[in-house]
This record gives sequence, structure tokens and C-alpha cells, in this order.
Amino acid sequence: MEFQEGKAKFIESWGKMASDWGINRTMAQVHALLLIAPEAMTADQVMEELDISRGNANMNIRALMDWGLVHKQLKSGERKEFFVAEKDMWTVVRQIIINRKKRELEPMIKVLDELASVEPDAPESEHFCEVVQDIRKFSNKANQTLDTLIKADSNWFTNMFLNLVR
Amino acid sequence: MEFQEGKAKFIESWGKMASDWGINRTMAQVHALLLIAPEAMTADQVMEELDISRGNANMNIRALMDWGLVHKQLKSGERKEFFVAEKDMWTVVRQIIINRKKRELEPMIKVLDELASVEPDAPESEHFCEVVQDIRKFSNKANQTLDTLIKADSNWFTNMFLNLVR
DNA sequence: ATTTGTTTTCAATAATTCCTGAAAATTACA
DNA sequence: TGTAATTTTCAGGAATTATTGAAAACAAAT
Repeated sequence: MEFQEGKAKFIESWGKMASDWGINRTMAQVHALLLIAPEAMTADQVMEELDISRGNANMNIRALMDWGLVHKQLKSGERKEFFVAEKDMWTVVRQIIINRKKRELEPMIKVLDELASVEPDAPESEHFCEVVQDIRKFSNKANQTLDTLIKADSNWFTNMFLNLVR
Repeated sequence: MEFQEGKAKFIESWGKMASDWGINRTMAQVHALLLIAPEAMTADQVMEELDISRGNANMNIRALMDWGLVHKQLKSGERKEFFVAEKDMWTVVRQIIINRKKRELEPMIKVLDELASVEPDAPESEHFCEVVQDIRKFSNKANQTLDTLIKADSNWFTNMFLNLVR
């Protein structure tokens, strides 16, 4: 396969996968572009390559910085801002875990904790409480595990995979 | 908290979380409703409780059955179809893993395999190939791990959590 | 075979999410 | 301080995704 074709395919697939996971397609495409860029890029270059507007480019680069997946790089003598993607895959995955945990898992756990105050007084509410407790236990375990994962280093993570697969 | 309030909050939150994860909100709300229902429900009851159309209810119940999260239940003497949610949390999580792996991870891996045929002949394509290989390794490891997880039983999974947290 | 109850489909529409582009704000420089 | 380059914001519009509702298909009972 040609490099140019591969590049296009990679950007498209990365975007597709992201949108399956509830993440803005363009944000992921910008991420893909910066991931495979050997050098830091300006917003203008991103606009140009992906054929998107300035506002869109700005918005998504900003979001990627919020996620800790892209960093701003200032070049001396240059007025424009340059952006580089975090290239270490383990760091990338870790940042995604950190963010999704904070944005989605933790709020859900908070709700489940509130729901734990429902009294099981009738058959209906009894079953409700059971389900809530099950999910609650599961979520808390997942949350703890993710905390551990986040603190762990790359090798630790690889080793976990190996242990599981073995 | 009152049971009715808790129920409404659970359904709403489950739907919210799902839509964050790229899953149809209503599908998740139907799932939540069936999860906490002590008895099997008909499509009409689902429509009524969630205040959605027949078409919408049918479509999402069907999708939940595709995911293996809801089962059809026929009652003798009854003409209508009844639906029950899978209540075992480990089975629920496993089914979700199975489906998302097949729908999203595997197609991505297939693309990455194709991209592996790009020749690293210039600085740009060289870096591209490196990134693709990194992601490829990661994805394959994740895929293998998920295969193992899927085969594992509930205790095994719980033990893994405990091991990681310890 | 016909009626009646139930489920499924799908074109039209509604709701949501995303993107644009130009104006405003910010920043660097002379 | 004024000017020019750059970034940010955001209202309006475009694109995508979800929902409705009524007709068609199907299934059970008579």
C-alpha cells in the first residue's frame, strides 16, 4: 500500500472508531494526523490537510490538549503555535482512561451511591436495590482497578496483558 | 430516596452514560428498565413506561437481543411476547465486551494489518510505520486479553480485579 | 379463509450534534 | 500606542442520528 493511501485510511479509521465510542470524529482525525506527523504542526496545516475550518480545527486541537493527548510547542522566532501529539501509546491510553473515568464512570458511581438510599420495601423496590448493588460493586471494582492502572508504568501494563493471556 | 425517583434517576443515568459511549440513549433506557423490572415486560409496557413509540420500542428491544442483553420469553396462553434482561452483571459486561470487540476493535485491527504493508521509505512514511506498529501491538494485546476475559468465569474476573487492586 | 391481534418496516420528520466563517479578542512586534 | 498576525468565540446553518406513526407483514384463533 502507498503511504498516502495508508495515511488517509488511518485517519479515516481512527475517526470512525472514535465516533463509535462517542468521541467527535474530527477530534480523532486531528489526533490521527498529529500522531503520524513526524513534526509539530500548526493549526493552518491541520486545516489544510483535513480540509476543515479554522474554528473546527481550533476547537478540536483545544479539546485534544484538554485530554492531554496533544501538547502546544512554541518555536523561537515563530509567531504561530505548533502542536505535537503524545506519541507514547501507553501514555495515550492512560490519558484516555483518566479522562473517561473522570467524565463518565465517576458521575455514574455518584448516582449509584445516591440510589443506594432507596429502601427495599416492596417486591419492585427490592429487586431494584439488588440490581443497583450489583452494578455498584462492579463499578467500584472497575474504578479501583483503573486507579491502579493509571499509576502503573508501561511495563506493568504489558505484564498484566501477558499474565492474562498466558 | 423514594423508589420511583430512584428508578427514574437510574434509567436516565444509564441512558446518559450509554450515549457518552456511543450507544443509543433509548436503547440503554430500555435496558435499564428491563434490568430493574422484577418480571418480564411486553413491548407495550416498555412504550408506556418510557413514553416512546411502538417502532422505537421494537427497534431497541431487537437491538438489545442482538447484543445478548435481553431475551424473549413466551408465556403459554399469552399471545404477546415478553422480554427479560440478562441480570447477571458479569454476563452483561461480557456480552458488551464481545459485541464491541467484534464491531469495533476487530475491524480496526484489520485496517492496521493492511496498513502494515506500507513501505517506510521516507522520513514521513517511516514515522507512520512506527506509529502503526505501536498501535498494532497494543491492539493485538488488548484483543487477546479480551478473548481470555470472555472465556473466563465470573470469579476469575473478580479475582483479576482483586489482584490488580492489591 | 377470514378476522383479529401483534410485530416489523420505513419514509417522513424531529432532535441532536457538528461545522463554518466572520467578528471579537488576544498577542507580538515596531 | 498602533498595527498586523494569530487565536478564540459563537450564532447560524449543515449534517447526522433518532423517532414517529401508519402501513405492511406475520401469526394465531375461529
